[in-house]
Formats: sequence, structure tokens, C-alpha cells
Amino acid sequence: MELEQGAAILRRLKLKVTPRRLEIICCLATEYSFLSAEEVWSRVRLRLGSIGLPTVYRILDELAEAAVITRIFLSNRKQYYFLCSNQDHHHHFVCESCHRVEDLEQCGLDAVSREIAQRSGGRVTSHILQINGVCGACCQGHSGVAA
Amino acid sequence: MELEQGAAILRRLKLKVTPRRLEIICCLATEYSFLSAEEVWSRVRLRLGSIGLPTVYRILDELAEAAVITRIFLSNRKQYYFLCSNQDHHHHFVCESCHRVEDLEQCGLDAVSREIAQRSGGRVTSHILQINGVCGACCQGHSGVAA
DNA sequence: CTCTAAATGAAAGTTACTTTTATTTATAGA
DNA sequence: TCTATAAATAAAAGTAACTTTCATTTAGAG
Repeated sequence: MELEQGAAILRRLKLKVTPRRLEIICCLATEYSFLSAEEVWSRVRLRLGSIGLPTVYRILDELAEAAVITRIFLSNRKQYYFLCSNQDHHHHFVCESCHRVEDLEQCGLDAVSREIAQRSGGRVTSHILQINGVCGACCQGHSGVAA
Repeated sequence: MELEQGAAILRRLKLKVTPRRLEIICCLATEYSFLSAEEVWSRVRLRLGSIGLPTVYRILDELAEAAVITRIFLSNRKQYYFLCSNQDHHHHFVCESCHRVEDLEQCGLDAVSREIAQRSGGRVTSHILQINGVCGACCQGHSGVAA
């Protein structure tokens, strides 16, 4: 992702365009795997020289709240993040071995939202759909990374 | 849920049938809301007299790993748990206001598993599908509980 | 250029679990 | 029923993933 694309995202969110935010967006955009906050921290420190871990947490949280990046749920209680260039609404297949993320076809949950609204008068605000497994490469014996 | 049903679940999992495990299963079975570990702890303490919090965590984790109970994901980083008497594979609509959980129709993700296997040779091990929103009662102005 | 609100760093704090170890208990087998 | 033993539990201490606070810096509007 070009810097200008990151800047455009930040302007759309009415966030100031700062070097830290740009680096974090670029860092995630060049990864095919989901990353923990600490992993993002160590990567962007290489390029920025110094950045505080609370800043990383704050920026990741902003981006996740704005749905620019996706939270990945693992059974440990760490949060992981992934930025997908595909901006249509869709979901992910997450490899538990190498942490690579693949796109899935668009989800069919609009019907579910309508069902809930009609059945009980409720309102859907968000949903989580994440498929976990082991990707093709890892199934064929490539070693993954530690969770 | 009767005690004997809880005992049957534990025997199926090859876990010893202990008063703590039975109380935790019964506690969750009589709730229409998802509960945190601390909430489970305070409820079962009323009936057991005393139980350690690590025991609660261990038992909840065992039951969640065995898919007897469902983990609920919120944006805070606490884990929540829900026991659904419906033992068919299905998913939940979670009210962010009152923490009540409603069943959804059976999910259509078998096709997704097949797609992944065919496309890349990967293997699906589990998935998370959770719909968040505000239930009918809460939309109509009933006050919920604090998250 | 200046001003102001937003962003950041550093340090300390919080909390949701987790580990460890000694003790107790469910239960399989005698 | 009794006993042995492996599993379960309690209590206390520990860990780690964030989070808060507050002083300083900086982006961006005017």
C-alpha cells in the first residue's frame, strides 16, 4: 500500500495523518499474516526508530473500531490484527499454523439480520465470522510459526 | 438442567463428576445470558459455600474446549460463556445491552469448508460465527446490564 | 506563523487470567 | 466395602496483555 492510500484512510476517519499511523497501516498492508500488537510494534520500530507500545495499541484499536483492520480471535487471549486490501464486506480463513489469512466469498448474513429484525424487533450491529484451520501449504508439511 | 444431565455430559467427556463441575453446568444452564468467569464464580459460591476462582476458570475452559459451552466475544478482552440446551450445531445472536443470547438457524458453512479444501488443500478445524446487536426488548427501552 | 486540539511517550497501574504446590476426593479395582 | 491412585481443588503468588495518566510534542486549521 502506498503512503497516500494510508493517508486517505486516515483523512476519511478524521484522524490526523501521522508517521506512526502511516507506518502501522503500511506494516499491516504488506503482511499476508495476522499480527499481534507486539509483532506490529517490533516491525514499525525498525523503520520509525522509536514508538511506544501504548501508541501501537491505540492506533490498532482505532483502526479496528473503524473496520479498516479486522480482529482475529485465537484461543489464547491475545488480540491479532489483519488488514485486507479487499474493501468489500467479506470474511477470512485463518491458518492456525502459519497465521496466513485468505479471503472468503462475501458472507450471506444479510438474511440473518432481517430474520432477527422481523422475529423479535432486534437490531444487528455487527458480526464475527472467522473460519479457522490449516492452510494448504501447512497441510503439505511446511512449518508454521508459533502461536 | 437436571444434575443427572450434567453428570452425563461429564462422563461423556471422561471428567470426574464433582460438585463444582455440576454446579457450574447447572448455573450456566439456568441462564439466558452469557456470563463472565467472575459472574459464574459469584453465582456458584452462593450454593457451594466456597470455590476457588482458578477452579472456575479451569472448568469453564474444559467445557468450552469440549464445545459443551460457547465462548462469546466482546470488544473488551474478557471471555464470556454460554450454555445452550440446543445441541445441534448452530450460532447465536448476542444482545450487547442485556447479554441475552438467542439461537440462530443452523449455519451454512459446510459449503465454505468444502470450498477451502478444494481451492487450496486446506482443512477447516473450527469457526466462529456470532451476531451482535440489541434485542427486541432492549430496543423497546428496557435497560440492560453493564458490559 | 500561531494556536489548539489531537497525538505521543514514559512510567506506573490494572486485571484477567495462570501457575505452582500441597491437599483432598472421585472412582476403578480388589 | 475398602484401598490405591490419578484427577481435582484451594490458596497464594505470578504473568502478561493491555490501559491509564499526565507531561510533552505535533498536525493542521486559520
